[in-house]
Amino acid sequence: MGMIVKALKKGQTLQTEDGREILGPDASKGERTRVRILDEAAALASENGIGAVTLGPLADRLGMSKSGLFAHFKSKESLQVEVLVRSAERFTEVVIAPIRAEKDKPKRLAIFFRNWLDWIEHPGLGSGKGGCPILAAHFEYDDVPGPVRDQAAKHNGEFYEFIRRLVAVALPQADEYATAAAIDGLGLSHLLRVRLMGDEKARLHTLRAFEALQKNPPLKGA
Amino acid sequence: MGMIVKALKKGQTLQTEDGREILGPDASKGERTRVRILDEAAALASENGIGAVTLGPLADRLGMSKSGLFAHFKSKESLQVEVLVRSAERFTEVVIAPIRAEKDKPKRLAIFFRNWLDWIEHPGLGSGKGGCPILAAHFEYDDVPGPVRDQAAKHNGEFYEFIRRLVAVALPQADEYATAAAIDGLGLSHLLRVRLMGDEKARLHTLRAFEALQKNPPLKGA
DNA sequence: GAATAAAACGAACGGTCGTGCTATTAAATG
DNA sequence: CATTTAATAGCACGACCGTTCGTTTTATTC
Repeated sequence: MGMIVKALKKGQTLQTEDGREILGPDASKGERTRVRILDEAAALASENGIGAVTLGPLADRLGMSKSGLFAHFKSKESLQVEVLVRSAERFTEVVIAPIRAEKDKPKRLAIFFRNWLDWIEHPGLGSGKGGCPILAAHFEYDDVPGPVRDQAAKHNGEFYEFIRRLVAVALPQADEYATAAAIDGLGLSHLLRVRLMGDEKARLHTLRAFEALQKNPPLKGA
Repeated sequence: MGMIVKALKKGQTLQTEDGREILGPDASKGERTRVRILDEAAALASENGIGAVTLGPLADRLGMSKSGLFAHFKSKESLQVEVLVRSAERFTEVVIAPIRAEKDKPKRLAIFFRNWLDWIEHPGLGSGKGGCPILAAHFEYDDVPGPVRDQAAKHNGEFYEFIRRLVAVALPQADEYATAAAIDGLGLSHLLRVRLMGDEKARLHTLRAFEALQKNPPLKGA
């Protein structure tokens, strides 16, 4: 999920390499505004989808002019891409980073999964009051070629890889690919049950399925 | 392009690929056109999402005027809702109906799952060359209130129910809710792996996870 | 085939979209 | 402070959006 944000003129410092966003009080006003825009755009995207991140309404929410906002990005498309990047940073911070505290590998997997369910369920944990912008983008742009799709695909690939490695060390006997797919799927399905259907028992069922998966994962060389 | 049904003259019938849905020779021209619009709109939706079903381009594809097209629906929103309804019909025809031929319940579940994966993988099995419009709508509209969301939620609810019942008779010892969620998730995850990441081994991994799930599902009263 | 109803069209509307420009204001620098 | 540079605003553009309306073409009915 680490991605270097370029596109600055002189030797500026807005960087996001090690998950640590360096944006001190010494940052220029432009850089601060830029992040403010990105966060608000992520909130908007979370409610209505990346495709609905349009300049006018976004500028209104920020209390600034459309053109003043636009001057920060070379196109709307690049704004959308950067929203995804920023959302991924948030995701890493909230869901992934905290699990490092747990040293026991199987427990670490379980903690990750619960964190992820929290992220999915809880509006505002990430950004807006809607769902995860990146997940929405995955399905919104899965067949629409372009930079947004590419960025979404990149994140999805990295996320899947992340789960796979977690599984590999937590459940050594398991087919890590199949198991990762199953875990990924549980999250996706959970999102629909919670956000689309408002199923109160969603978490109960999802966790049951997860526990069964932990106990009896697809095995290697089956 | 190849999917576009040419203009029909009086007395011709309009039917889907396997000749199930018959719009008889006595159907008025308006009704026939209406279906033609819906099918083309579904194709468009499958490529770019329901939100991208706009009147101008849709009219172009159909070789008719925007206003002539619009006259068939009271609003764009209602057009979108009807696209979902029609797509659901297609889904039932292609994925669900054929499984009734298999009487053995566990086998029936397996056949359904494979049919579903086919539907997810295969562009054009349903409508356009993109992915399933309904699934896309689920994530596109999960936080956008309105008729489109309501329709999508309805379909998702029915689909989940369908899987649950299938599980209940195929795997009586299983927690049908948790198992249904897991199966649903496998399909969703599969879609991303295939359509977004182009993972060649996606089907292999998904099927492995499914078989493990069949063998060791989450159990009742766990 | 004439009469009537249905369907499709063309043009136009008010709106919003993304994106250039130029001017103005605020910040950074010496 | 004065000067330079970055940030924002204002305005206008062309394109496209959904929608309406009056007209014309095509189906259907007598």
